[in-house]
Amino acid sequence: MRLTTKGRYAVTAMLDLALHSDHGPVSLSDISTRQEISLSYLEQLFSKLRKQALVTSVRGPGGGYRLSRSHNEIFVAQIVDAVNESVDATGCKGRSDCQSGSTCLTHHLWCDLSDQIHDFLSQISLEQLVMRNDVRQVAERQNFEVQLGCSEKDKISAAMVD
Amino acid sequence: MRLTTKGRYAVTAMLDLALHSDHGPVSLSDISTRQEISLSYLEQLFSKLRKQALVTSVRGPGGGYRLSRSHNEIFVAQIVDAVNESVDATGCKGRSDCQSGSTCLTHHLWCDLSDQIHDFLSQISLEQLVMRNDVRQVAERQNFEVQLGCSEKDKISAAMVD
DNA sequence: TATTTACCCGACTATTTTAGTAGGTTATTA
DNA sequence: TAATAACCTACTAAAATAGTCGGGTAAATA
Repeated sequence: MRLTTKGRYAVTAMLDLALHSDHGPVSLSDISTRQEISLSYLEQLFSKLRKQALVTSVRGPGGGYRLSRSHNEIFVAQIVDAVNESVDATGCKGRSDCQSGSTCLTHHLWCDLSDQIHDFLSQISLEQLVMRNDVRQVAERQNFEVQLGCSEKDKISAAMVD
Repeated sequence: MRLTTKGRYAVTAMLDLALHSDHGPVSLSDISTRQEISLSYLEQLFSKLRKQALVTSVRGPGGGYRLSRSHNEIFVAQIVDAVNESVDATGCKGRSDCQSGSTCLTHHLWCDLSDQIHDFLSQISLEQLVMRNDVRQVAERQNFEVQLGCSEKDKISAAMVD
């Protein structure tokens, strides 16, 4: 099972895209600023997301990325799958050759777990995430911080220490 | 989320312990042979399992490890927790400081997922695993292989290629 | 058409984690 | 006291993660 910042970043970035999709394509540098993810790293992730047809790109000034389909047709599992190879909990990628060619003692348990995780993440769409209160609150805070800019933000942080 | 061979090995070893618990303590070298896990690595894992009071040890000849309580009172989640720090899917270990001190956009989603996984693995006891058909079959094969010994096993493998 | 914006791509790198080694010490039993 | 097996510390190779860097290429605007 592999679920690290790579998968988390991808979902976060896609959710950012969904949240800001009403004014044309969203540039990676915008996402980078709002979500504090390195631009080059985002480029790598979006290359994979594009190949899996989860986003479409628009080049040139004013360009960026757009979700390739409706918010309720994109699920978290698809995003994680696109950047990680899989959300597989087995060590043998389901091939049952975990113990020198044969099945290991706990193979079926990890298969069950993989299914469980996959089912859970397959049921959560971007639409659902956008509607959540906790997501809306964080998004609002992020928009506010970006408006302030870094220097102003630092001043406030410094002021709050006093 | 961290579920790698470390956690898988630990559960496999504990299940092996449960399967062979009827003739006194089980030595790590036995587990090492049956499950093909390096002895030194097993020692590291059992050090943690012992500290979490999941097993008790018996030193000296004929010694080994015993499960510290009944098979239906030890759950997979406890084993994985003992060797990994946690089955946490968040990047901030639940502290909500994922985005430079504040909560990141997808924090709550990963909390939900962590709960989901933990609940699932908390419901599976060693007892249940021991009863499963797939587990019994693999265990039987392993006992047979150990009886043959390595050299005999290689001969059979070689014969099967012809 | 020049310039800017932003996607696109491959190679490289520091850090961390995993998985495993090596070499010893302590306790128990035969 | 010899053998066995737990116990402990430190080290290490390999892999994965989380980036960086340096160049492209395509499209829009001025």
